[in-house]
Amino acid sequence: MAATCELSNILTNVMSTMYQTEESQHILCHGPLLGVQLPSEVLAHSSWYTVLPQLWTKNHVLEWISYHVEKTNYDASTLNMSFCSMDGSELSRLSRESFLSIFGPLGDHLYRSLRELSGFDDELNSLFNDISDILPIDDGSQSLLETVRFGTTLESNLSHLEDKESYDALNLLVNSSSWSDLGYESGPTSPDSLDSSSAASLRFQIPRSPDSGGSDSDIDCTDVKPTIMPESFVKTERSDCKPYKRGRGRPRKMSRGAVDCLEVKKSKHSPRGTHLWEFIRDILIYPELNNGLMKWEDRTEGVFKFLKSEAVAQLWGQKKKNSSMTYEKLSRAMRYYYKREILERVDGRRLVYKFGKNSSGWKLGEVAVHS
DNA sequence: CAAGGGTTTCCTGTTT
DNA sequence: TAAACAGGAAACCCTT
Repeated sequence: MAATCELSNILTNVMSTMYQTEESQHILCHGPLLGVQLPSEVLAHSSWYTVLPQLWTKNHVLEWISYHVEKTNYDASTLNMSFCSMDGSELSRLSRESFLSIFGPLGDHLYRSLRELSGFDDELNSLFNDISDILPIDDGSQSLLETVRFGTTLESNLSHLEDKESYDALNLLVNSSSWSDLGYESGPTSPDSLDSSSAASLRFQIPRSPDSGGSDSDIDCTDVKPTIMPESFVKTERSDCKPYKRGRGRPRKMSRGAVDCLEVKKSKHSPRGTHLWEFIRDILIYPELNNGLMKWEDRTEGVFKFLKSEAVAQLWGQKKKNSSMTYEKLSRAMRYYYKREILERVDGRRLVYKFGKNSSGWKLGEVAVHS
């Protein structure tokens, strides 16, 4: 298969770079700061990985959590939302028990990852400090480093690999010591650091549309808004950050300009099959896991209600790598579904929608239609 | 490269 | 008065 071969080539290139010397691994870890050209597949989560956890902003925390949620295919709807107001300093002070309380089954994994990141290597810390002296690590400079996501690109392909050699190469890559240095310790598809309940939620996601099941993170962050968070969750739309590229959708008003300049530009492309209505459906299908975001009003009729509308919007935004998603915008997209009969109008009831005849996968006893 | 799908963003007006 | 709803318009990014 062409795609498999291509992936295999990428992996070969990445690995040949990674396994040269111990020193080169360190350079890879902090490559962007040293001006080393990294494979795009490796660069992606650079915003937080270039900064010690104690120095993380709230956005770094969100990105880090988002990474791990995505990496483990964890059902983010089960997460406690209190992490969204924490910065790295606060996060670093949490006990393991607090992690378990906030993040549930993912807590232990995150706790260990954070510890490793915090003191992952004296040599690396020393290197980091040296680099920091030369290149102040602020969100503006980090935006330079934010180009593509890593890990998920590789990992998401793992399940599609039929070529054992590529599969093994990928396993080796994702489990390599360089990843471990950064806290990426578990294999790409085995949630071995998660307990059985999280494994259960992984299984829950399997039968539905391949791309729609995995929520990234559960955020009820009314404080996660560009106006008060001009940090790394902002787009790069100015030439001093990277070549000009407009954001998706209608251009924002100029008032956001200063914020936009700092914003990390990420692809908002959603993988094929990840549609909003499927995302909503998947939140609803397992109400015991959705942390009160939404509920069924009438399951047999497909009537449902948003309980935490902004949180759902933030979650959707996370999935689409769009930190400025709001319920207002999400609801506009929902209204477009009326015409396509994916949703039906429910008059007079706020935050209530109903699945239409062109939706699927939500009815009891129904086998989800894979897209 | 063009067209179309599925949003995303903004906006104005209306309803609850 | 705020929040939600409605829907037009324009723009974006992706797939075909």
